[in-house]
Formats: sequence, structure tokens, C-alpha cells
Amino acid sequence: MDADKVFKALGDPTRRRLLDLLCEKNGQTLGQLCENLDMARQSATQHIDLLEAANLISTVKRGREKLHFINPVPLHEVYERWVRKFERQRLSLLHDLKQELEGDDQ
Amino acid sequence: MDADKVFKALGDPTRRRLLDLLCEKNGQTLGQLCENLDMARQSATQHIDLLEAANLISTVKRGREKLHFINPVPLHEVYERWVRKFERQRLSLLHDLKQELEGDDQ
DNA sequence: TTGACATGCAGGTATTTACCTGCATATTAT
DNA sequence: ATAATATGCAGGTAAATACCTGCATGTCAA
Repeated sequence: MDADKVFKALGDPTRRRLLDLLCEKNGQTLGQLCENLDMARQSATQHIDLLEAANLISTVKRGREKLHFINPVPLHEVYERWVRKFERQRLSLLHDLKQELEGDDQ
Repeated sequence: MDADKVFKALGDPTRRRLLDLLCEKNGQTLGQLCENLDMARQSATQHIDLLEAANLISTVKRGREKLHFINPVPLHEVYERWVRKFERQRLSLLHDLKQELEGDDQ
């Protein structure tokens, strides 16, 4: 997983909207997705290219249409690498903070 | 949670490094963090400001020092909103794809 | 108090990003 | 074949981003 590409791809509301749209109905065409976006088709294509580069979606050509499918694997890897690791700290946060404030930084 | 701020904050290698550094040792000062960064202190401060705005870290002043603590809550919310939702699709992806390729789009 | 130290604040610049318009190509239907 | 449709490709611009330098402020220690 390329964490940089994945997080940058997720760091834009249009691209998150695209993922939500595909979550509602997988396999939509570019035209269908654009109907929900309020921007030029060409702009949407650029967003989709970034999602593809991050491997968050896959596309298939069918005739003159381009179908789009979600790939949830990178999101799972984000979870493994960036969520689980820091969740373990969750309970100890207040403890650490209190210690530091008390100057007890052994 | 402001998903935009959180994902944009995570979409930069320096800021992810800062989170990793704080995961190794919570409560570090700005100076300590900068020793591991290879950029001007002022640049690091700007990265930290974004992490704070995304609520991914909290800071406390102790004398002339500024201590930094990880806040894992937004990461957990990212998981709830952006990982679990799409994980459910995981098993059905190949199914959807096959159906579309066969033109069986009922 | 004075010097050293940790951090804050205010611009300045080069790159990246998110849009756009215009035109080209490829596929389908008449 | 021709027209309509779906998408691809090539720039162009304004805003955001990630750095930097220079200087100011606040804290500690001698």
C-alpha cells in the first residue's frame, strides 16, 4: 500500500463522495458518477485517476463505457497500519498527560 | 470529526512521521520532534498545527516547552466511517465485477 | 540582569492541486 | 455512412501547500 497516495486520495471531499456513490451502487459509469458531482466531467476524471492510482477503485471498459468498482483493500491496510497501532494508546493518553503535567517524566 | 482535516493531515509523510514519533514516545517537545525531521523548526510547527487542527494531537505548554500528545480518537472515527463501511463490500467485489463483465446488470 | 534556549509570528517562493475550456477519439444506433 | 454518445487528452489558471528566512517573545539559569 502507498499510504501517501491513499491518504491524499481520501483528502478531498469530491473523491470521498465518489467512494460513497460507488458504495451505494458499484460498477457505475463515468457519466453516472458525474451526474452527482456538479463539476465538469474532465475534472471528475482527474479525481478518479487519483483514486485509481491509490488502488481505491478499479475500472473496466465495456464498449464505450468505463465502469468503476470499489477496492476496499487499501482501506483495510490503512486500518491495520494507522488505526490499530494508535488505538492501543487510547486508554493510556490521559495517564501520559497527567504524568507530564505533574512533571513526572521519568 | 472533520474528515477533510483528518485525511489531509494524514496525507503528508512528515505528519505521519510525527505521529509515529509520538507513538514511540508520547509527550515530546517541539525540539525533540524536530531532531528527527530534517527540516526547519518553523516548517515542523506548521505540520504540527495541521495535526492539531485535525485533533490528531493535543499540546500542553510546560514553561518554555511545548509538549505533544497523540489523540487516537479521530483515527478511530475514520475507521468507523471509512473502513468498516467499505469492508462489507470486500467479499462481493469479485462478484460484482464478474456480473458486470458478463453484462448481467439486472 | 543577562545570556542561552524554546518557541511564536510574519512574510516570501516554488510546487502541487483542483478546477476549467477546447478538441480528439472511439463506440453505438439510425 | 452519419449522428449521437461516452470518454480521452492537452493545455491554462487560481488557490493551496510545503518549504524557507528573519525577527520577536517568553522562560530559565548563572
